[in-house]
Amino acid sequence: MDDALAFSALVLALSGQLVQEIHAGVSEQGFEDLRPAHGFAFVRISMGGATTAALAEHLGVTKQAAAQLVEELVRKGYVVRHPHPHDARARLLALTEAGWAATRAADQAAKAAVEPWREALGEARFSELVADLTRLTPPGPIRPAW
Amino acid sequence: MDDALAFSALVLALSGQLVQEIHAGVSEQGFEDLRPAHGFAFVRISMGGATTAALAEHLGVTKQAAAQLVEELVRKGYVVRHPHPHDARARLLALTEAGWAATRAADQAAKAAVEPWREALGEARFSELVADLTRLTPPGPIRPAW
DNA sequence: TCTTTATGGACAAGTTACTTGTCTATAGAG
DNA sequence: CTCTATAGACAAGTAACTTGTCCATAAAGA
Repeated sequence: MDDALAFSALVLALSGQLVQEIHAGVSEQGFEDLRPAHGFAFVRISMGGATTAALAEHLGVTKQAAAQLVEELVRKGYVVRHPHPHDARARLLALTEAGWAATRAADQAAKAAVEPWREALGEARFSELVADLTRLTPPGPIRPAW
Repeated sequence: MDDALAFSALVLALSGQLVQEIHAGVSEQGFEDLRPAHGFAFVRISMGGATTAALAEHLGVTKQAAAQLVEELVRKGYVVRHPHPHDARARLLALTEAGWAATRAADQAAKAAVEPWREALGEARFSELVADLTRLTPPGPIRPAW
C-alpha cells in the first residue's frame, strides 16, 4: 500500500464535495446567510444544554470565536440565549423556529447528497460502509476548517 | 434513512481527523512551516506541467490566492518557477528536493494515519472501502477549506 | 497582417473568520 | 472566606483569502 496519500485525497475530496452540496442545498431553500460552519454549531445547539464555551469545545475553536459565531446566529434570528438555570455566568443556547427549519433543510440536503451513493453501492454495501465509518471515527471535536 | 446528516458528519469528522494527523506527522518530520493546504498544492505541482493558473483551478481558489501560495512556497524553498517553453507569459512550477522530501513525509504520515483503519477493518473490508470511495468520488477540484 | 479578445501573472487594497490578550462576574474547592 | 477556575464580553491583531486593476503575451477573426 503505497497510495495512502491517494486514499486520503479520496476521503478529503468526498467530504469537500459533501460540504459543498449540503451548503448549496441549504442556500437554495432560502438560507443564504448560513455558511457550512454554522451547521456544525446547529448540531451541537440542537443537542441541548449548550453554552458558548461548550460550543467552542465542540467546534475546536476558541471561546471568542464561538461567541462571535453565536452573536451572528442570534442577530440573524437562528439562535436565542436563555439565562442558565444553575449558573448566573452562563447562557443556555437554543434554536429558534428558523434555526430548526435550517436544520431540517440541511438534513434534507444531506439526504439528497448521499442518495446517489446509496444507489451506486447498493443497500447492503452502503450499510457496511456506514458501519465501517462508525467504527473508524473516534469521538472528538468536529473541526470545520483546516 | 433519516440520519443522512449524521452520516455526513461521520465522513467530515473522519476527513478532519485525517488532515490533522497527516499535518502533525509532517510537522514532526521537520516541516513545520507547511500547512495542510500546501499538501494539495504539492500534489498538483508534482504531477508536472503546473502553472499558477492551473494550480488555482485545482485548488478551487482565485489566481491571486494561488500566486500568493506559490510565492510562499518559493520563498520557503519548496518550489521553483521555470520559464514556460511555449508561453512567454506563463511560468512552469516544479518541486525542489525539499518539496519532494515534504511530499514523501506526507505520504508516510498518511500511511501511518490510515494503518489503524486497515487493522480495524481487515484487509478485505478495507479494500472494498477503497473501491467504494473510488467509485463515489467524482473528478473535480480539491478544496482545502470551506 | 492587423485588430480584437482571452489568458497568465503582478500589484494593491479590502474582507472575514479566526486568533491572542485582557477584563469582570460568578462558581466551586480548600 | 479566601483562592483559583470558568463563562463570557470587549478590543485589537493576524492570516488566508477576496475583489479590482493593470500589463504583457497569446490566440482568433476580419
